[in-house]
Amino acid sequence: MTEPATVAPGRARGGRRDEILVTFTRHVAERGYDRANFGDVASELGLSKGTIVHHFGTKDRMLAEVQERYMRRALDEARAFLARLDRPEHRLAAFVHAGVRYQTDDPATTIAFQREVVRLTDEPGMETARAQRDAYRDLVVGVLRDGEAAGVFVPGDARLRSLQMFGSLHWMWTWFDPQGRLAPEAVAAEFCRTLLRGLGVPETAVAEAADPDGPAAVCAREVVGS
Amino acid sequence: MTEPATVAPGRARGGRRDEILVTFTRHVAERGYDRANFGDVASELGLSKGTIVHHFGTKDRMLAEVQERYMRRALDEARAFLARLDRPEHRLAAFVHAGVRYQTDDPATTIAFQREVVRLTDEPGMETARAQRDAYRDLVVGVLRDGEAAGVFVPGDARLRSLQMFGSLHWMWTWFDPQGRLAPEAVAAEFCRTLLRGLGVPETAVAEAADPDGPAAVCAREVVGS
DNA sequence: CTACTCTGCCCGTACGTGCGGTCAGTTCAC
DNA sequence: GTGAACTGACCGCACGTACGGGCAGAGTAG
Repeated sequence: MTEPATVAPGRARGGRRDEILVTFTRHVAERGYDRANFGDVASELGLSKGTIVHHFGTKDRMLAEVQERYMRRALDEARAFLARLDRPEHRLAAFVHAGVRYQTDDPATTIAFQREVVRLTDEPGMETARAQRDAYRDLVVGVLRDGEAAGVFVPGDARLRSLQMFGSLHWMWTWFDPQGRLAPEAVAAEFCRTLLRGLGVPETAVAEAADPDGPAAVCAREVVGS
Repeated sequence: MTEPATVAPGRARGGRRDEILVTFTRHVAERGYDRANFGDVASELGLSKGTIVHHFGTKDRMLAEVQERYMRRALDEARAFLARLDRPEHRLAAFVHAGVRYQTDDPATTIAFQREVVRLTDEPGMETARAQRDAYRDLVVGVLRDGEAAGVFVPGDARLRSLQMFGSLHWMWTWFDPQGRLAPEAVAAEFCRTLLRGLGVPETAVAEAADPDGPAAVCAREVVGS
């Protein structure tokens, strides 16, 4: 039962901590935060509940750490592909390609984040993650406004449009199966086409931005697949 | 299933049952299913926990009843406005107008349904609600396919498009404030414009279908605002 | 090299609490 | 009388977390 496994005492310092967080994240993704519990995580890793408490203190803080890690990565990568793309339709498409790709690249963290997003709004101790989420949304709103100013997108409410787009992406966790027949590239392409066409982008530019081998998708893949 | 009790012999007999369900629904909307509990609902209504158990048996069945009621209403109303509209872009727009309207018309039930929708997929005892949900989605997919066949929508994956649309609508509970400055009609109009334009509908038809005083919105309002 | 201490990881247990659900019994309309 | 609505006490359990201690490696003094 003890399953020593620690085999290398001198090694893996702090590696345990990451293991715990990864397992906890998977449990949150599968059952939701409320039903995820220390006991199951501990027994799966062959540790005691006390160890988890030692590393993280409280359950709240564990979730906060999951959210912050996810958002920090998303923010970093978003800034990276924004720096590499200049056309508004490519930039917006990259957000979609990247957002879909997270579903297969790191499904556990992505699902854990998306199904517990609501806790960012009210729960205390989530200020950092909330600020990161707002910053991310502002990046998208900025792209929408820039595109509008440049005449690439037809005029409209950029904030509402960003929420419409995030809704489609954040809802994916309820139906998308990473192991399923439907390839993430196909989903991203279809979402890009409908979205960009809906913003008034000309058909040829839509096709290029949605293309899984086009500049936006390639850039997103390179940045995310690091 | 009992559903008698409407008689009201002097007092609101059986009205209690509805009161309980309404309060429970609100608690689920505010805190989520896991954190909603019998004790709080009972004390808010001035009854004992035993009474709730007497009426509903288990917590699971209470949630199932909430979901089934919501979906039955949505299905009935969807069929009603489909019978009154013929053009694919109007039909699709009506789904959007209605979906947004539910957020203000019955926010508690809508939010309770949307935030606990994931339980339809795996939890046992949810077969009825799941079938209703699938039927509703099939209605939308049907409209998308019809519109495609009629040449109103550009070809594409109807199922994916329906999921893209549902995502935008189901995500609203995380950000939309019924008391806020943003009117539901404005949200519906913006969502309709982006969506229909994204499906290749000509601009004049888009404007008509998205218009809060256009046929689709008026029809949805009449049906929903029963 | 030895002995001692310090420190960080980890364990096991125990506690308090909250919650879903049970049950025997009471009230009250028909 | 009959049966539904309702009560309030109670049970059992799951879970977060506090706590005291064990144990191995690093540093240090001799």
